[in-house]
Amino acid sequence: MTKKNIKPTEKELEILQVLWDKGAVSVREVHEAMGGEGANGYTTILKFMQIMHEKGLVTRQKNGKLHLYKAVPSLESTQQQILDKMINTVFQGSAAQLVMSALGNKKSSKEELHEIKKYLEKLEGGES
Amino acid sequence: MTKKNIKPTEKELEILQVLWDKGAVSVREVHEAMGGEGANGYTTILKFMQIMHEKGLVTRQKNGKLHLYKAVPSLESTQQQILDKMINTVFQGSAAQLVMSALGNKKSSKEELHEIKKYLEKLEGGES
DNA sequence: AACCATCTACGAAATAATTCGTAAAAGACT
DNA sequence: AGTCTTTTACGAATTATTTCGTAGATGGTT
Repeated sequence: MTKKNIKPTEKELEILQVLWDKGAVSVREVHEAMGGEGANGYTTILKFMQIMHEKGLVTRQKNGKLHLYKAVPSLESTQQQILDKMINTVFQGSAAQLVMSALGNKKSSKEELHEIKKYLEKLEGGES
Repeated sequence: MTKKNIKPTEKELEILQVLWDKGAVSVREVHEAMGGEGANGYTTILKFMQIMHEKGLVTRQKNGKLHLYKAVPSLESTQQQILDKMINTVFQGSAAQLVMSALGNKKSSKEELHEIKKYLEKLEGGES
């Protein structure tokens, strides 16, 4: 129970996105990456990152006058967490249901489909 | 653009769940289905359903003294909507990525995996 | 018709999430 | 040291979401 499953809010997820993508970055970089002043005020992003720091969603380290932030939860674990919740709340607990909906809708490329098929075979394999 | 993409909140989704499952139901039925008074006050659910009615998320019809509510958006369209958003915000726009994560994590049954594979083949089919 | 149980309407409080202004601190640069 | 620019800290307003109390309406029962 030591591990809290802190659920990032919508906006926090956007920020985590940038951190996962870029690694250790300053508030300014995140701000820019999210569309600059047109999209969000600089201090808005700053504030979020401070809150996320309090929540333990990011760590930070001083570098000269600024802070460099890093995401704490991994992209994978977060994907998993959100997926699980989604499967339970909108797909009646069936991952297969979700998978087929995802495939049906988005026209994935030939390559992607093939890749998925191979992946499936790998999953099935092991016993036949 | 005539179609507003009204995004249900967390709680609204819970309620929609019940409506999708049961069809046309009273506030009381929804309330019970969601765990009765222990989970939410009756008027809380009532209020939500009134709000959802204003938002156009549900329709309702008088039946004696009470109202029977029905979901407006379909389960499928809502799944799709949430899925799309998720793919874009946490899976870098790759449905394939999401699919594989979903499969990897949840141990789906042999049958499910097979069903998915068949589905994939159907998608690929048409040309080979 | 008076009573009772239930349902709806309404308003508003409580909580959570988002946004940003203002001011102080930190270096960089004369 | 004094000025400039950039960064941080803080507080607070705004907006969205969730919660529920109270009052009045509705229909069934005696």
